[in-house]
Amino acid sequence: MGNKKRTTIKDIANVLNISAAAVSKALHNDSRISKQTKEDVKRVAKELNYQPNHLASALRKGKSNLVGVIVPRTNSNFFSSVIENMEAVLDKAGYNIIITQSKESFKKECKNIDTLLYTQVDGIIASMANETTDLSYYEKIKSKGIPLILFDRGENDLNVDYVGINDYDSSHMIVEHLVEKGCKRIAHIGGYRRTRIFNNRIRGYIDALTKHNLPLDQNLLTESSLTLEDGREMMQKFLQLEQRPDAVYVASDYAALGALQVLNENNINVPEDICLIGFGNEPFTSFVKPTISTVNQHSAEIGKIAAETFLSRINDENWKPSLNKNILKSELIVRESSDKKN
Amino acid sequence: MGNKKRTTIKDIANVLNISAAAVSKALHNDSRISKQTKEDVKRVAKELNYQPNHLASALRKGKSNLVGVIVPRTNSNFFSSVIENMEAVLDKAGYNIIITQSKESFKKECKNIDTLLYTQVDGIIASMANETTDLSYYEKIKSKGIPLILFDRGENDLNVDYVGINDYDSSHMIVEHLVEKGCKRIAHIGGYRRTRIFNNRIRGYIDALTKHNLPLDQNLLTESSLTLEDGREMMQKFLQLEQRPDAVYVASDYAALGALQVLNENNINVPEDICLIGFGNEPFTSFVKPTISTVNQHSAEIGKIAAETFLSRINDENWKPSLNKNILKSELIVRESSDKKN
DNA sequence: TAAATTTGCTTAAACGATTAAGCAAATATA
DNA sequence: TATATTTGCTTAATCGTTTAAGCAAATTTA
Repeated sequence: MGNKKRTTIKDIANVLNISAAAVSKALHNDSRISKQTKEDVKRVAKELNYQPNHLASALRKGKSNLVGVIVPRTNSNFFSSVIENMEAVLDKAGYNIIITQSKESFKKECKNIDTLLYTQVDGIIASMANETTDLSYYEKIKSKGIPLILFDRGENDLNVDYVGINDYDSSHMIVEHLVEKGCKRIAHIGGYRRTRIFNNRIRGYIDALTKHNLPLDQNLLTESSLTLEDGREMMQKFLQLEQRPDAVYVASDYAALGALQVLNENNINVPEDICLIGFGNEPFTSFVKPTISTVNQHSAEIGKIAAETFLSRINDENWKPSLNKNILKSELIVRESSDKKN
Repeated sequence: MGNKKRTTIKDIANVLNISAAAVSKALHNDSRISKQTKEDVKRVAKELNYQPNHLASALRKGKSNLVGVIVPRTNSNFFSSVIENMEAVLDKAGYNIIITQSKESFKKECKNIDTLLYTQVDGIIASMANETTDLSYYEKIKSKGIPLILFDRGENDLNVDYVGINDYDSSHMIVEHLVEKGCKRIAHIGGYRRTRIFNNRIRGYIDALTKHNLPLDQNLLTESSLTLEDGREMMQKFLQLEQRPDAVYVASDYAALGALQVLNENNINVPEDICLIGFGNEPFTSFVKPTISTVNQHSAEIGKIAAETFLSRINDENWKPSLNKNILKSELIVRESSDKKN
């Protein structure tokens, strides 16, 4: 069809013998443009199949209406659900999102930040990679003056908005539940302490043991990346101990699944011999045999709140970044893997 | 502090008392700029923390170096793996990607296409939503003159590049395997025929039955969205039949998982009583009990090839869209759910 | 030594939209 | 009727970068 050149407001202006400025205003329903002209412009725009050039308007307005999102990975139900709900809120406000994955790599995360800033996003909503301890790249975002909202994997030291659940309390809730079920040797397959949420879960675990007069056995507390493989490995270690645990609290559903596989392979009855609790409420926790008790992290709510926080920041003229934590109450979902009859 | 204004090439030019054009050329290592000036420019650029404005260069060059990606969802291992590998290839060529999800909704897919075109992406790589039958929005992409590459869920009628596996042959492979295992009543939980890949799987299933002299029983052939719930429902129907199947081939791992749950709940031995085969090689197929036989769709390869196809199109001056199918050979992964000893 | 080429820059015009400023005609107000 | 206001546009600058065209000085070639 020879669609070589795309239609611009100038083309519309030429057809109607008016200025490009008038066309622009007509398309934005400026009150100083007559009803007649608006109709004409819109009709011709449709006829010529006019599509506004986002780059031009973004350049001129200094605003791209794009929000960058950084997550460790998208193929986890938690992150994908957060994104889905973020998207719904932002869409209504006229924003589109660019999703990037760090794959838990610090290097990739830095690259993603550069890409997003380069693309002139109006703000960034992120959950940090496991590896990340150097915050200089995140400081770069702050120094641009655009809103930075962290969720799940956050960091107090950045002094920005944060949305997440109360990890410390979640550990208490889990330990309490296990104690009620009569467990006395509760192990914890935790994440790395350098990541705040995992550190908080570990602190909660330790404090809860103390609260319930249970001794802390260092053999029953491990740190790892919490992959399925890590879960397998850690559980194998526990099984080799002279004094096996009677409950294992795993800080991620993926690692919990690995742990469960090992338990099944060794014909250990769950929950009768060992209780198991995961974290995150990934769908597969209710598919497997036995179903895994876990913690609901309110992914939908987190996505919604993160997006709303971004919007309120971008719309506030005098906004200055500051630490502002929005902590949701997590929820223990008791399933077969910890529902021991005592 | 006071990062109110961002550094532009003009600022660098002012510091060095040269023109902005010279700065731009120096930053791009133009051969007509002296070594000395290049060094100066790069030094000052670093000192002033210069970040190029993508919008401006994209506007001027008519090229955004952005590739749009549309997938039904990101929280499936297949799509997330495709994306990851696409990203790796495109990154090396200086392209960044914008991921969008259709959530299997036609309406959302249209919105995504609009968003991507509006953002001036240089091309779109997509896998169509289940719902999509109206191709006009995809025609819109074509009419823009930018490359459109489809993968997995494609459509011949669009006459564009396509990357996927041979679904028809995959069905043959599966039926053959089940026949070898001694199965005589093979059911198929299929997707909707309006989606080409699912239609091909159904055709392959039917033709393979004929080839092996097995009668086609319409009670054993169903169409659905292939969610986990659909899998449960269809399997329940099969179990109510007077003549139950002795094997079920499911066109998606998610639905296969649902089917397996129902089989387990009804204490039916898999594979002894009923063999089960899924499709897609999602990780959970090797977690569950019994592990599910499935088909490897070569997600990594598909992502790589889709990206390379895009690059070759964008770099070919005289490229015109045409139907060009890149079909990979799928691979049957035999696990416990179909490994019957006969 | 004169002419041709190369080097190293500058000038100015784009890319497509937005918007401040301005101006004439139409309408309202006194 | 004279003045003020509103309406409906136009003009021109701008966002930050790229690039075609051009020009003087330096260097090479004949």
